Amino acid sequence: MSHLFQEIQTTASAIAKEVFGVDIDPSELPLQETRKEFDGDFTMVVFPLTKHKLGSPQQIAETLGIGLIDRLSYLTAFNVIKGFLNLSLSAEYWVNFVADQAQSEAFLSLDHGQGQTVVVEYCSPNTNKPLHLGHLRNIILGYSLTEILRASGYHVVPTCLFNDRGTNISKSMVAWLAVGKEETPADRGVKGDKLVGDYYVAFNDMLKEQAAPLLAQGIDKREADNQTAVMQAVHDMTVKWEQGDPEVVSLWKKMNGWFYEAVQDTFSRMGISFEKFYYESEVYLKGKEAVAEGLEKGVFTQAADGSVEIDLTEDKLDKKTLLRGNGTSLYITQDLAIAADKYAEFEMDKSIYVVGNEQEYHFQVLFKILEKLEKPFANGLYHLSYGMVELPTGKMKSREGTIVEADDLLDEMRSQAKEETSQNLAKVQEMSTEELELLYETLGQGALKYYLVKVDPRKKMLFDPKESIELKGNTGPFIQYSYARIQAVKRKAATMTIPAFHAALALEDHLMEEEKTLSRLLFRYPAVLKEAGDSYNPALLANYAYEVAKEFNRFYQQATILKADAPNTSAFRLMLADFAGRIIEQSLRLLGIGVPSRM
RNA sequence: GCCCUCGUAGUUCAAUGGAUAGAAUAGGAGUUUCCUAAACUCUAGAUCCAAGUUCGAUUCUUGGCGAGGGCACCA
Repeated sequence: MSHLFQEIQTTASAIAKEVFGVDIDPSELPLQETRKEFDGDFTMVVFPLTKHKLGSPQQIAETLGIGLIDRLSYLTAFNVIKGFLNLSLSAEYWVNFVADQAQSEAFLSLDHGQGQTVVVEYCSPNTNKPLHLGHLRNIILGYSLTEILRASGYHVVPTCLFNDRGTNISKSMVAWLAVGKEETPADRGVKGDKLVGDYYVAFNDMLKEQAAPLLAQGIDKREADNQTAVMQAVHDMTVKWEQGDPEVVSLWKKMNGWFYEAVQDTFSRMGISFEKFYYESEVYLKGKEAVAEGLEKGVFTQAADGSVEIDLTEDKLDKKTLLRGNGTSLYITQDLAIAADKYAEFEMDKSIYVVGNEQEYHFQVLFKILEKLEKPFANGLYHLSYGMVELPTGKMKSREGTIVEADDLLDEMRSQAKEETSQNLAKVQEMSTEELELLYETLGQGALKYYLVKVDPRKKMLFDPKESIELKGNTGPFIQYSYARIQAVKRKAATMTIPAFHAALALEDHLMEEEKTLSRLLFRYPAVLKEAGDSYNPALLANYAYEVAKEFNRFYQQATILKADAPNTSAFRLMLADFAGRIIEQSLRLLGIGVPSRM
């Protein structure tokens, strides 16, 4: 909590001690921003003190109010409504706050991470098909969490796991061999991930066709699929890959190579990068050490057929197999191995997995096992579980062609931004073609990223294409627009002679309501940043950025910045606007959203 | 069957146990000689139901009802 809040709370606590003779912990006196229908800046809620039998809430509040005004010079007035003690800060306090912090770099970040290391794993695609809408939500959350934690003073290591082997990629490989005719991405002029994904779809068509007669005989779906020639080919392919068959491995490298090149493009376009990649193909045989360790510690048990499992029924979870009878690893065994690898390399204090909520159970089991193995990093594990992205038509299903691909969406958002901008050409006519292209991309991504990050991660969300391309209202471009407006004012101001702000010169006696509200909002920034990091919730920062933009526009509408009555007032307002711009820029930057200087 | 999420204006989202539940959008009415109208102002509209805890419950507890996800020697 801020220094200011601490001071008010400890002072109130001291007053309670002197007047009532009771020890009150400052945290028993919560402070919040005063609701706008009442007078004041901050409100102390004194109801919690009623349990000490000191009198009515009203009386307690009066007593504290009188004492606080007396001792803290920046408090100018108070009023009491029921148990709410509303405190008003002097105009000087706010003016000084703005003057002190408007240019401060330190104000933009925190140090409470104390250099602790946090590993964040996110995105984690399969290499057999392009990134889709669900990945986008994942990426935005993972990226912004990384940046928020960095700004909070942590050393963050972003990592990404590629699920690059097994049945899925084998399906694409089988289809490509069957009908691909040696086609490369360049041949068709599409990105590599798209090409690989198309063969994955082609495979499913083949499978469906071959399974149809079997299904007609009344054979169970899973069984029918397994009996098809194409599915047999997939199993053979996977086995050959595991045996290191040169031809299969070479094909696998080729197709995965196409994927990696393409997905790297998408990463670059979105401005994300990772410090470390993990590949399932490199770890899928690992985990044996973890299994051996567990057996040794008596945490796991081995059955007669050689399979290994752990019984977690006492922890309200089920039994879980960790090693097959044939000695091969499972998904969870790999995760045990990767967790150990991460610690070996980074010695992280915290390890965060950004993965959809359908894997919640998996992570409960994983974390419980690591805890039972008494891993040093076991209590720093966190699954940032986010809800599914749904379309108005329902869930995305690749088989039904309702997948929204990331690249397509990025393109669509950009052209929407372009269309919208061209209606306002007057504003941007002096921009070059390159600058305009960059602007469209910035706005398109701003719209998309903000749309995905503004919702509380753990809730499922609806992606309405119509609404997502909207650029008005509670949207990324609205916030970007507010920033651009501020930059325009600054450009204009540079051509005028506005003196530097002088704290010693009196403004008017009071600040305008809009000036004070905006200042108070900017004051909240460090608390929001901290909360967003502590609760792993970037949405808090997104909603905050929107609030700042909204409040700035209100201020902008109401107050004349450049032609105020007094030059010093202009100077103050300019400084305040610039401060708001810096906070908007920083907030959006932490969310992976860029800001245009004009739009 | 068991476990986990979530139910807030027509719709999409907010609200550390605090005051008269905020925004956006869709609807209605306005604002441009003035720093960017992608803006601003006004208007109408909501806590799934029932008990309980509390000075105070959208928030916590229990029970309903409704939606989604999960409980593989799959990933």
